[in-house]
Amino acid sequence: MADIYYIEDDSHIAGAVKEYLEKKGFRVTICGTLAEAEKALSVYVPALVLLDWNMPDGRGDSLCRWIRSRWKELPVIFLTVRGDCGDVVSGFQNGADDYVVKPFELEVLYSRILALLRRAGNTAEPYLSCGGIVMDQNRRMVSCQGKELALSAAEYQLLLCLMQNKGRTVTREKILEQVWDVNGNYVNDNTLTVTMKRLRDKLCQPECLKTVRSVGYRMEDTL
Amino acid sequence: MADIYYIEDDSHIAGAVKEYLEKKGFRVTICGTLAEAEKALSVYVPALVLLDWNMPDGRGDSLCRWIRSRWKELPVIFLTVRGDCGDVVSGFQNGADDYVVKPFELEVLYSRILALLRRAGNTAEPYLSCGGIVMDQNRRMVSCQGKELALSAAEYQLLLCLMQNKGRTVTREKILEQVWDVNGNYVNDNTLTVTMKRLRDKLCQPECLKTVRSVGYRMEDTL
DNA sequence: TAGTTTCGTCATTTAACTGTAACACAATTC
DNA sequence: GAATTGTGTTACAGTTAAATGACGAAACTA
Repeated sequence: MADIYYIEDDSHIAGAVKEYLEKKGFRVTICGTLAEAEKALSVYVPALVLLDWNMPDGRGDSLCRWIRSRWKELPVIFLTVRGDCGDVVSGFQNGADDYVVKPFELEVLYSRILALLRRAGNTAEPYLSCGGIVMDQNRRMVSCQGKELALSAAEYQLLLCLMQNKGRTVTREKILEQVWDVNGNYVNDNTLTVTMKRLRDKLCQPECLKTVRSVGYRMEDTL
Repeated sequence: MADIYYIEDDSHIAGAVKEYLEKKGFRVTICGTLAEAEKALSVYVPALVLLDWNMPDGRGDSLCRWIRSRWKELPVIFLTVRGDCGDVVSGFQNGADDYVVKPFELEVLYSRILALLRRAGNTAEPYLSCGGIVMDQNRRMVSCQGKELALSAAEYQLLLCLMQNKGRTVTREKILEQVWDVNGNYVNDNTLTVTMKRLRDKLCQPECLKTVRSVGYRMEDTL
């Protein structure tokens, strides 16, 4: 589970990106200013830094240099607006490892992050975990206490949905929407109940899948 | 397993080339600027250098001269844009060993690299392995538990695709794309299934080719 | 050219998944 | 405590996906 610092002043973008990356299994901390980022870095060094080049309190290159002077290997990806070639040059000159042009596809950003982490020897492929249950979305593999589970498509999707909302209760409606209602075709409400039962049967720790009566289900970290 | 430094400012191209070469079994380090390359070379000398002629902080010939003055034998391939005959002349004058014209076919680049490494006495034969199965991409040979296998073209490509993604599930779509859809001509989806069966029949360890129903296939290292 | 191999497709079989209904059980309400 | 509501459980049947077997066209070999 890799930590990422995301230095970005636009809280709308920041929120969306954070949510996406967290669903992929990263822990994301947002810093709204360069100063804030510097302070955060002084407290804890993440596995990777996402750095918006245009910040209210200055340009990203200064922070990037600052980072590079302290941590030789810490991967830095900077975000710049399309067309600013100067930024790109300056970014690399100041020690950045890669860049992504705004507006970017989240998938693109994700693959860059993966590539950099891999290069940094950070074999930490992001994964979702809860108790002894680990989901690796890249390999599409789920293991429980080290033992691999063979989940069907529906079961996998259901578990994914719950793990992405670990600790929060997810409405039956929401689940049906995310797991089944992709194309607008509704299914019997009981289908969810049954799939849940099947998932619980395969899981060696069914306790962490709590039922919240008349609302939905919740996945719990603690046992 | 040979190391390559790839000096390139366009991170899009760089990323693609890096990925390709890594799949071929090389370790690739990207340098975004000449200065960065010089610094990297001071720290560690790779088996080969790929040098883009047009860099943001200068032209490649200076770096090439610098390399040549220090390492007589280190192979350098430079990349230039089509039509720049002056580059080619200058490249060789400054000590480069070979050149490739952009945009280049990755296969072409790969064969140049192999040729140069061979000449340099660097018997770098990249191969992929998984369990008892070994693929030698240069000889286009596959062996299973020491016994050589006679795979057809399609079977070879399929196995290659899966071994390159060892441990992770590869979508049927992805496989079709990589193995068949190279020129945009689609084939029956069942073709993959059949080729898979033929491959499994030839392989003495078909267990390591797992089916992930409704997703694709996965090659597993462990048996 | 005849024989062989490869390859894509079709038809069929096999296996797995999925949705539904019926019933059992637990929690909540009155 | 009976009625009501929501969830758990089980069995079954329809559906879908993959495995298999067979065939003919195309490519290759001798």
